[in-house]
Amino acid sequence: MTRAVRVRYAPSPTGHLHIGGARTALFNYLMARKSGGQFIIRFEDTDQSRHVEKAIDNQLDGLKWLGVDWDESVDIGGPYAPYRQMERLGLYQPFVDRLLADGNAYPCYCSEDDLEQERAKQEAAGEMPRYSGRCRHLTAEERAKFEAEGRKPSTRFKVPAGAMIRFTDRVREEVEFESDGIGDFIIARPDGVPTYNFAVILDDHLMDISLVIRGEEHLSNTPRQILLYQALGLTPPEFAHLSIILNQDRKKMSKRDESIIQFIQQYEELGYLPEAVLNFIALLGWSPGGEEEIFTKEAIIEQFDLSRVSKSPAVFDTDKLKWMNNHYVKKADLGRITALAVPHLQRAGRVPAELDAAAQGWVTSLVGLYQEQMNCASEIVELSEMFFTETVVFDEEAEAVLREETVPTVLSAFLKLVGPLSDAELSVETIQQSLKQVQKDTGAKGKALFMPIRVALTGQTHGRDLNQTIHLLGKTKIVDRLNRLLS
RNA sequence: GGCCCGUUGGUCAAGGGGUUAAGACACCUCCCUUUCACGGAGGUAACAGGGGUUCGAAUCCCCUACGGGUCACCA
Repeated sequence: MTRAVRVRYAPSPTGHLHIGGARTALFNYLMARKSGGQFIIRFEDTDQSRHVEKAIDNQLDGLKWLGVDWDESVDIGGPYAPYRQMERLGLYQPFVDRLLADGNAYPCYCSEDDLEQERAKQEAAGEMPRYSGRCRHLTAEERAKFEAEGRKPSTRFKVPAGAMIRFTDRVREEVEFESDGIGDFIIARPDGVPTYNFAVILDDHLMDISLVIRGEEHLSNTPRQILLYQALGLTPPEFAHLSIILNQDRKKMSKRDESIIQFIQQYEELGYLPEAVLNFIALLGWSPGGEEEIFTKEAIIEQFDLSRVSKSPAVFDTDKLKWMNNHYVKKADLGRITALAVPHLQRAGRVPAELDAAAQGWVTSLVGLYQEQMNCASEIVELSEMFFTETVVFDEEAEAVLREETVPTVLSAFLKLVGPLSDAELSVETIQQSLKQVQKDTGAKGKALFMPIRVALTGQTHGRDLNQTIHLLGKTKIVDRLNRLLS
């Protein structure tokens, strides 16, 4: 058993729960549950311009749906509350003052425009964009002058020169950065609101976080944060940086990338099963030792280990997710899948908004018919389309089947048998017997028997169990489709 | 551009000095099935390239190429 960790997921509330965020949250959760520690969700909302109020609920709801729960956060509180940075502002100022007093930080009077111009100039000259440090050595008079002009300074951290920052990342192992590659960075805005790099380390320290698991994009922020911990005389937590998630073209997923469904909520809407999505996300960058890859949440918690998290990027394989969800759908209770599928059928206008017992029974059978073929519940609409169309559409393969010369004989023999029966009499068993009878009457068997009937009734050469399909189609459609072809 | 990270079949992904280089998805073949699926059994197929180190390199080192991250008063 690994020692108990306090870990956190700290998203900025700017939108829905993204696959990447979900994975970060999940890995943190897994470490907490595995070690018997705590999982905290904190919101980093210091950028008020990008703040979306509903985003907090979206994030929490998405995790809840996945089956990830937490020990402390904005909704349930906790011993280290509050859990959103804008409510913690008062906590940060003493640390800013301390850095200022110790000479580890200084006021910077540069305006955003100044900095923008400076960056543009550096880039044009082919240099790396970095703060020049021009406010670092301001004299007292110069400062007084800016103050007199009414300029409100931001606070910049003084990055020590010539230092080497080393740390052991739980995923990447030994990592080192030179401090000379880092320019003095802002830790507090003119209004006193801390920036990310400063707020995180304070919150992580104040909340007693022992391990930080986050995305690779934070790897190069880590030396800045370590410098800050050092300047404040604090011990940094351990770090683990997860590689990014790529799309199938091995490109970073961008928000506009349509090749991948990127938000957890969309999977919920499409009728994916949370346990399948959780299983799949767990495998994004992590792999257990064995050959198994279908796991319950409990099994994942049991086996999860940061040392088995890959340094190379994880590629989001949509086909594999579909396969995995299908795997879970096949095993799931039919009632559950039906409940997920019905709203999609209703939205498509295939079944009424209110289902009576008969309709409910029929829909359940319909879903049952396609259960093992559905990648997700919403696919029922497309899969079962031919049950609802007025006329049957034949593709090339189907046309070829219908051209066989024995087809009219088989079809009329079948029509003669089922024509006189009532809808109620058209049970699966009766249909099966009728087909046997057709075989006797016409001599057609196997493919020669079933294909013409399948194609005539469904338009397709592939499909589900034929007896059940015919039964669910109902007498009117059967007779109609048969007649249409025979005339 | 500087710094940092990565590169194993068509795809995902194990293995981290000696292996017949796992497994999964997809594909193909066969079995089961009077159709269609499901299921089962097989099969094709990989260490980015070049140099080293070593008796021996997918594994360690260097270079190149490619991909990515970051250099914000965003997180």
